[in-house]
Amino acid sequence: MSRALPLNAQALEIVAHRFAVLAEPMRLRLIQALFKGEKNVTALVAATAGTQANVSRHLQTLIAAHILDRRKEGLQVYYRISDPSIAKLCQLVCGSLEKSLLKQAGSFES
Amino acid sequence: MSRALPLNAQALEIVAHRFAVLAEPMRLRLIQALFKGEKNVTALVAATAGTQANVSRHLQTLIAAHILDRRKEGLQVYYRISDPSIAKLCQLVCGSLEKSLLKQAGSFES
DNA sequence: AATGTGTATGAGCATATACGTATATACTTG
DNA sequence: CAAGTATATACGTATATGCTCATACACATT
Repeated sequence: MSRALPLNAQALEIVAHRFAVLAEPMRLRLIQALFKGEKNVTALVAATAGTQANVSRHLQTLIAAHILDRRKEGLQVYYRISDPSIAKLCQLVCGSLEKSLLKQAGSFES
Repeated sequence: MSRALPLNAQALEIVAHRFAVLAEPMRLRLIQALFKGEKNVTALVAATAGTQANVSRHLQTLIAAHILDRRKEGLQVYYRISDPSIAKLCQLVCGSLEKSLLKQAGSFES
């Protein structure tokens, strides 16, 4: 699984699209809020300080990308993270960025 | 390093931007071409079948994101991957996508 | 059935960004 | 210094996407 073979054009588009889904601060906020467990839309609106319409739209995007799952319970819809690789992905990026920023910070020293 | 603490708004923008840089098929093609070692612009233009102007632009984007490094040698400029986490990142995404596609494929069986 | 609450979606606007063409810059060689 | 080659950039255009407002839809309660 996931050997380092070159990917064809279509595969690259799919990978690029996945990155694009993660390239919005609002969607990252939603994902972050869901790391602690599933939440309904109202709770996510509160947690992210966004409008209901906008939160709902981004949730659809994340569902379409198979990053989240949803569960209806009466009037509410509960969302949760369905892709376990998401956490690792964010950790990797954060780690890399920290290193990069530390290196930059170092340029200002002595 | 990279504890799972909630990130503030500015940090999320930075993370989102990094994902955005990786959200272009052309840039992924360039990164993929560089996995095998450093190359100059002309070689990258050939490897990716893009125009020189477009390749150059995307290379600047990757440099600005600290994903690549460059080295001038006379008239040529050689680019190489400088961020070691990039390979892992792509592997993670590819692995996750494979699983997701296999699951979908499974829906068509028996 | 009517009304209320939670969630999703349509329309329109504003912004970002990828791409091609043309041109500029940097360096080398004659 | 002139001409050529490798790389970078400016500009215009097309397209995509995020956001807001308003409205639709789904379900519950009375």
